[in-house]
Amino acid sequence: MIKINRYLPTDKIRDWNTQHQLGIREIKIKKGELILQAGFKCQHLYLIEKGFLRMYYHGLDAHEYTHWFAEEGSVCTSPFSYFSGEPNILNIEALEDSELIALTREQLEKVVSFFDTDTRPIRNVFIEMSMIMSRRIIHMNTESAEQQYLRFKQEFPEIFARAKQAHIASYIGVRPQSLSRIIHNIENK
Amino acid sequence: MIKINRYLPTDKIRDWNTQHQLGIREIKIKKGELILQAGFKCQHLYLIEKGFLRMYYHGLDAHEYTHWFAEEGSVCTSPFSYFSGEPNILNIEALEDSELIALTREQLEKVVSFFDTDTRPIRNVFIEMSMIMSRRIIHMNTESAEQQYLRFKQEFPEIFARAKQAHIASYIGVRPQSLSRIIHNIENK
DNA sequence: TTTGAAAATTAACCTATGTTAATTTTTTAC
DNA sequence: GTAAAAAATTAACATAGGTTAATTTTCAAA
Repeated sequence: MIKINRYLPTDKIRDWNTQHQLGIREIKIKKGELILQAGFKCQHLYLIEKGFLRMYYHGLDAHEYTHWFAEEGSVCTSPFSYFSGEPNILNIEALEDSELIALTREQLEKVVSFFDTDTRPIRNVFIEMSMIMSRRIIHMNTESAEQQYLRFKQEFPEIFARAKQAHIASYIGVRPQSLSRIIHNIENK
Repeated sequence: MIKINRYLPTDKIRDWNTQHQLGIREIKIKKGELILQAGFKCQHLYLIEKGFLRMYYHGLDAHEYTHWFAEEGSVCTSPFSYFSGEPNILNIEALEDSELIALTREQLEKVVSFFDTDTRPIRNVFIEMSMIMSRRIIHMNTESAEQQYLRFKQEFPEIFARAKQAHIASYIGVRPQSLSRIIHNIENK
């Protein structure tokens, strides 16, 4: 949900990688496969060329929570782990067959300094992340599950259409049954 | 709660500002005063030299929610507004008499390029913001109010000691009465 | 040191979401 | 096209936190 293709053009990265032998890998994964597992370090930041990913984790309550969705043109990583080197708590799963460019931190630095020496673009990615997350925290506190559901639908119509209802429920932070009831209530108003 | 003094040393900024006439302002505010009001653009990023600030907003439900606390050595701004130029929804209030260095975006750019040409440090600030917020979203979803309260106490003992209980409640996202009840329950276990 | 204001506590009742479990609908694989 | 698996729905009951309002405690100003 964080668009990055504005900042880092994947086609140029690919060309430039071939020319300079940087070892940046392109990855294809099948629907249902994990590219990151909780407990391991997150070594890559992924640029999504094609496909649809979901980041989720298991709460203390053992339930599954969707942290974020990421579609074409977005960036996807476990920010905490990728930048700190600590083991990560997120799982990243492909909801559809997907094609990704995987950047290690070193490669990211190179890409960044190659494409824009003053690193303004890459900084923008993090600014955007901060902004989006800041906003999400506000909504989580302020809004009922119903309001969050309706806003999600309006704000991310493509993801809404693409994702399973249970995944949207776990993004909002309620059980699938509850979201089902909420939708039922909305319809009978 | 986002430590920035590691990245931007305020004493050096002050010296350098005096020498080069950059017009970076130092601000003193009294307890209870606002340095940012909802509805206006957030023009500054504040480096807190001394004091204690609180960022809060009014939800759709008209209640007040604490978005963040910021103590000495931290950075404080309304990220969304500061970087996008959009009007801001946060209020920033001084919980104690405070001393701040106020940086406009231009000044921030200058400071950043002066102190570290490849802007790695300033990038770190946003990386850190993203990490912290990502983590907070996870906790908000996963944990009960009681668990959030206990973790807050453990994780931010100085802020816990310094902040009013009602403010902590509004950070966790519950009413003051509820937090009071929660604390009561913890004690009678 | 007193006194008024602010903050915290307590209690009774309400509501949204959780839990469990059974049922129906949709999707997937053969 | 059918069977099995996955997803969504529904319902009954449980519970955490919200609401309102009264009471007590703490704090700050005179």
